[in-house]
Amino acid sequence: MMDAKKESRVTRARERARFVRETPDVRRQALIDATARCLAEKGVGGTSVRAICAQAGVSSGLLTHYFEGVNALVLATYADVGAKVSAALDAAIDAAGDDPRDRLRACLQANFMAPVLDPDLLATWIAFWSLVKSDPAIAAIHADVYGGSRAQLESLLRAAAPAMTDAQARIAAISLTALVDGLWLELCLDRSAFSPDEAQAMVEKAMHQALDI
Amino acid sequence: MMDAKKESRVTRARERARFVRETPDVRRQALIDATARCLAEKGVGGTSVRAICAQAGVSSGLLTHYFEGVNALVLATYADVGAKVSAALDAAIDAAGDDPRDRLRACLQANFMAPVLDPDLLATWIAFWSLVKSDPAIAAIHADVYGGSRAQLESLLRAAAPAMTDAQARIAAISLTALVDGLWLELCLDRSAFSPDEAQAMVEKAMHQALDI
DNA sequence: GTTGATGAGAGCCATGGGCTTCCTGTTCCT
DNA sequence: AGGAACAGGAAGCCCATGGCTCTCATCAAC
Repeated sequence: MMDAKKESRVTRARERARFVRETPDVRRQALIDATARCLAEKGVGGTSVRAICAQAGVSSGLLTHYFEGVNALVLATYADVGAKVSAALDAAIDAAGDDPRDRLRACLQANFMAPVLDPDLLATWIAFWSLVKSDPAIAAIHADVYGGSRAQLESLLRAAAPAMTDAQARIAAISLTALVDGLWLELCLDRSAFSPDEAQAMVEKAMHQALDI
Repeated sequence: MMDAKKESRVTRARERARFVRETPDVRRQALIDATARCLAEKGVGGTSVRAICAQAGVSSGLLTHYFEGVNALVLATYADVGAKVSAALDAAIDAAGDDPRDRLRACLQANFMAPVLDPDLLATWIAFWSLVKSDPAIAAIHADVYGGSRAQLESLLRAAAPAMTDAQARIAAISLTALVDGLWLELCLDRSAFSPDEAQAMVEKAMHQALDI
């Protein structure tokens, strides 16, 4: 910084930083990851265009280049994080073998293990929830995601308890989802009230009660 | 407004708006109410000093005069809204009579009736949650409020099921709280997935299962 | 080599929060 | 009762930060 500016070019010569040209997918993913990190570290209020771009190591003009704006980026981040959670649950289900009860249990319990039980994820969720009220497009996506995960839970329940009616499976899925969400939320906010193991035990018990109609 | 400006005073005469001097309590409450309305209408991002003060009908300097800053005001708003919810639950318990089961049921069901089941309340909660990560004082208050409501639920459970051990009451209270919170959250975000009546039915069933150890 | 897309970086305008200045009710003292 | 001192309140200023745009360098592909 001392006298390096002497190296200026002919015309008017501001030194332009070198850069590498990445594919759009890589850039978008980098911005999404940076957004998730920003939300986790600095909260919703501290997540600005400049903060995100600094975190991603790119200049602040790039965000607008790849996304409509900050809200669109938060939306993309939510979709990305949601997909990762969904993938983690699917992996847990697959690893559980063939017994329908084991699969259902695995799906529920995975919510209280890494990488799903992560306070940093809550920051992304909170940022997203805060947009639901004001943006109908966001609300639609939320309804879609919620409906999808509930449908998955319903099918696991039907497999584990074939005697269950559609209506019963729907109510049981809603109820189990709410229990899991409530426990997950509180655990992310404050680990001192109860432990992930206790949460798993509660969900396990609720699962049994739901299956033994 | 047409020519009223002619009424200017002698010195340099900028028309200064008249004002009424309110007691500190009234002012603080007005600012708190304005904050809750701002959060509900415009979300966390749209809740600024100017927006709050405009909503309260006071000039923007007053916020700093009565609170340390916006965060402190959000905190006060959370405390205020929390107190209102708590009062509503207490009122429901009192109105339920003497039977311990009725009192427990009333406490749980009141979460899905006005004024507790109000999407506008969620905005305040979300704003508060978004501060928990970054501010230890906020986190402490959250832990306190959560602990208090759980303790109340525990005592209602103990009254309704004297055979229950301390450990069982604790787990049951955590579990019921999580179920209620999860259902309440989803209902506030999107009323289309299920109805408040269904939520009440789910909680009622969970209550019976918790009591019949 | 030429060209067009990609990216850096500065700048624009609006808004944010905090603070100062000055004014106006109110209170309390003589 | 009269008025001076004080506390409450309005306006508006200051600077930082916000999102977004514009210009132009740089790189990759033809």
